[in-house]
Amino acid sequence: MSKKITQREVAGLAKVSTGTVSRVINNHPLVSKKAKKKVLRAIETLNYTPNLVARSLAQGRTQNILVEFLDKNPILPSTWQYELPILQGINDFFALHDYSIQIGMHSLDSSSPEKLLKKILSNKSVDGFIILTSWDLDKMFVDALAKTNIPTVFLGNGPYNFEGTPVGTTILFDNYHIIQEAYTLLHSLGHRRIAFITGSENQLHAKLRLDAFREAARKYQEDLPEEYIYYGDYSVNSGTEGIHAFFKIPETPTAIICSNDLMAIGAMRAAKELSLNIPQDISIIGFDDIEVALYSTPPLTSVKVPTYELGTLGARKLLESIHEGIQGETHTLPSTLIVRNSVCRLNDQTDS
Amino acid sequence: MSKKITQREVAGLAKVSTGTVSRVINNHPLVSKKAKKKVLRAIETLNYTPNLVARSLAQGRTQNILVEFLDKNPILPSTWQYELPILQGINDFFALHDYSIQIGMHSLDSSSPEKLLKKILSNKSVDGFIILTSWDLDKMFVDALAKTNIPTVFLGNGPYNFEGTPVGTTILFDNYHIIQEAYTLLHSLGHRRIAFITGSENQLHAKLRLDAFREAARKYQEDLPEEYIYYGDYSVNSGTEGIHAFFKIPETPTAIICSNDLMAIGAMRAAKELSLNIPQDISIIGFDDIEVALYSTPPLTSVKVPTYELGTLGARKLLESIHEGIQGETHTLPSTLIVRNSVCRLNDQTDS
DNA sequence: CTGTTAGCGCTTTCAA
DNA sequence: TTGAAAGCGCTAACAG
Repeated sequence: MSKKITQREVAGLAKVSTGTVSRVINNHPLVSKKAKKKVLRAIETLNYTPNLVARSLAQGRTQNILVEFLDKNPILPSTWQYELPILQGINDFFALHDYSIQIGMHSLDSSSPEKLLKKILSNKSVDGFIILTSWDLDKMFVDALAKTNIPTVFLGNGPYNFEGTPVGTTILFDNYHIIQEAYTLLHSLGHRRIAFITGSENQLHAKLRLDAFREAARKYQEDLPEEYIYYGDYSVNSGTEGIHAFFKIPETPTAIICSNDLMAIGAMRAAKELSLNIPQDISIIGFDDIEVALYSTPPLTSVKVPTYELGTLGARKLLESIHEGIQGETHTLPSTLIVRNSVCRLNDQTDS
Repeated sequence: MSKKITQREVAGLAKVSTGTVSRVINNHPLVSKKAKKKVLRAIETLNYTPNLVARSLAQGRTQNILVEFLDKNPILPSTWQYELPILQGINDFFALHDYSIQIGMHSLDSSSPEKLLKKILSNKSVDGFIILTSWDLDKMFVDALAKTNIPTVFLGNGPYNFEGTPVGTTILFDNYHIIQEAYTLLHSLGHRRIAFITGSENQLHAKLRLDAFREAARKYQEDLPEEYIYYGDYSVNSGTEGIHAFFKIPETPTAIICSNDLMAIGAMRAAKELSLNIPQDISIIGFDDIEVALYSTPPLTSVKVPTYELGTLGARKLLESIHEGIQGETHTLPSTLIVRNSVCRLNDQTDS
């Protein structure tokens, strides 16, 4: 840091004790106006700034929180687009509350759960912990984490399907209702043959989206042939393959919901290869609303995830957890369907 | 933190002094094997982890570095795509060197330079400082920063156009030669009417790219009418406007280099509106190689910036600066031209 | 090689 | 309302 000036020197100049200086700095009520003024002037002239490390040691807390990104290798650009706004939300909230944020990034692929936690916490002392992941977390990892007693917030995916005492607070975003909303939109536009390209099944939201799709089909009492579900892996390629699979079926679908935008991009590619017009011949909906969605031709209808709000809410809940010990809650933020030109009404065609 | 176990208790169990425990932890050479073993066993059974805050206070250093994102509001998704890989590079490097990284994000719009620096450094004590920005920094800001004496690395844009003693270390990526390479490519494909859409002039790299373009034209002794340079602002729209402007000129260009990918996307849009085929009627090159570039139709030829390497090199240089006081260097990493289907040879057309 | 001890700079009782 | 002093947990200089 920039200074060697300590409270002692301030106290010397202001002709008070270090205790008084400390009180002034911390806005303690029991200081005379006179003393306060003297101290503040001394601080000003010496250009004093408190040593935060010493303060942390004395107080037993660091005012630091750790934001940990837990991903698989390699991290895709679309993941980055999801994560940085969250980080911004966290940052903006904590900036208002005198907390600093540390970050860590680790791969879930490499080491054993306990080792991973050790690595994450090595060389760090923090008052709270935000875990950002869209992958299911290992039970061992969560248990080990619980033992540390550090207040924790999970963003995007949590440990909430584990039995036993709840660990931390979990903030999710809606995957379920919004897929039903997408289905309903297509249905209201006359579509009766709606297919789905699902993503990697070890990601919680992939399961949720698929379940929601199935449930929506059931709700409208529509026939859902198993061929109308293609098991992709969130990559562009698997979207392409999905379309090719669907168009080998006699009863080809008229609309397709993709579990993420990358697969939707792949689907649009494949549709063009098959000389299908979007949306006249086939309506397509994605999920994530990544930048690509906005700039594709036609612009892709997609689900926007409230990333920034996920960050701010997570930060707020962590603070509550640190101060009031609240934990075990799960919150789900609503997502938004952004309708663009990749969907349209089904015309001149016999339904179902 | 999770523990109240201190060195003293470890010392008690191992029947040695706290000094010895400290030595073991810090791998001090002067400890007997026997003592070391005892201490390690005690640490193990008590599950002791050192209090890093106390260590920092005793040692006078924090093993923390601050990564500060300095942007304008609002931050665009394409900026995020550029920044997170850098952060990853920084993270990966420091993970190997027992440093933790804190992050901060502030807008350059809001406050005065000195206030901004205060805000950035408030509630933080760090051994080093990485500033990530693609905007020109205010001289007052840089001066104030220099006064703090914190070792600093600038990534992406630095204070190196200021006179006086150098501040910190600057890591840049090549903007100049790679634009010339792009020009050369187009030239070698037969293009003789090459236009340029430039970006916001208060960003250093925009200036560099424009200068490089001009210089390349000069090198090939080609006529460069001023109408062949359109002054955009890095937005998609300005790319669109650029094309429309170019196609009002009698001698329409056959190839266009855009100072970033978003404008290239806009340019592609506009070209399609004008019923121009890409690349047969018009070749287009962008800059940044954002995800959109890869998934556009046709895939966009673009310049890839070595973001991850920018992060690791910056981190390495900061460490050197902290340990050996080295500073004032400027490094420039090479960029790469990624050729995709948005450019082709100019056919059946009279040149110049 | 190891124990003792004096801080690091700040907060926070406890008395006054 | 204030000063004195005892730590917070660790490191490092010093003596042995």
